[in-house]
Amino acid sequence: MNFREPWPAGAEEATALQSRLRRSVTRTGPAVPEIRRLAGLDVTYSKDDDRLIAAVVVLDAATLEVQDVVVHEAKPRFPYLPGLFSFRELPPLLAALEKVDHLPDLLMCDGHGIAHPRRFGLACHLGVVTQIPTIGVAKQALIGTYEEPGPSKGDRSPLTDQGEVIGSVLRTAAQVKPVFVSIGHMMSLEVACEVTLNSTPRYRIPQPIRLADQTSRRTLKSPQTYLVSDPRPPDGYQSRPA
DNA sequence: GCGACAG
DNA sequence: ATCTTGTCGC
Repeated sequence: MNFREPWPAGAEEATALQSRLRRSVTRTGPAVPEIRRLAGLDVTYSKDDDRLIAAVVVLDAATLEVQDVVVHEAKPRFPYLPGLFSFRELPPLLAALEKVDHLPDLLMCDGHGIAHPRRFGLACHLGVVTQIPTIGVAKQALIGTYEEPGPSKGDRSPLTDQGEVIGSVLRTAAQVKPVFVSIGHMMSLEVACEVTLNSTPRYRIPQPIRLADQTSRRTLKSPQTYLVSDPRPPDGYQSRPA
């Protein structure tokens, strides 16, 4: 899944592309026991320059044992605009995914899935492009209305927009603010919530995303940790001779 | 027009 | 998102 494809030049093109791609999103997928490998994805940005680091952490869905960690450094190809988030983070995340040895059965994204104005957030885009089931877990709502969920871990309330349930406001731990779970592609909301809870043993943020966040952040500060292992073509090498 | 607005 | 240590409280 290379991504040197044409990329939308602005908001107009990007919005049009979302409206077209949204039609291929499906809302049913694997059951919890069938999800063996779970990946968390995140991107960290530098304040000094225009570098960004994408990280993918693959873990055993049952034990949460880390199986693989990959990072990728790149430059932004699109600005951050609410509702067009995927055009900023998709390219680096796909590049990082290409470095993973064994592809996971589920991708957990730091952002929304269908809980989006056009029902096509980052998790949907990533799922449609990779054809891997995806779910979105966001710390803040983008759209929708909801009631405060109960105080215990597992308590949830529907996130609604235009009379449609677009996600769940889920309490992942007691005494913490809830997170916003929505399906990306090839996934049901019920399974999405269960997997999220199963992968959140202690803190507010699910372990896969939390580890991806830490990995990308630490790599930006100390590149040698993971970036040294990045395969790099020799100087002057032309991967695709002109 | 005003406020809101994933990361 | 990014700038940032310790500290207060469950």
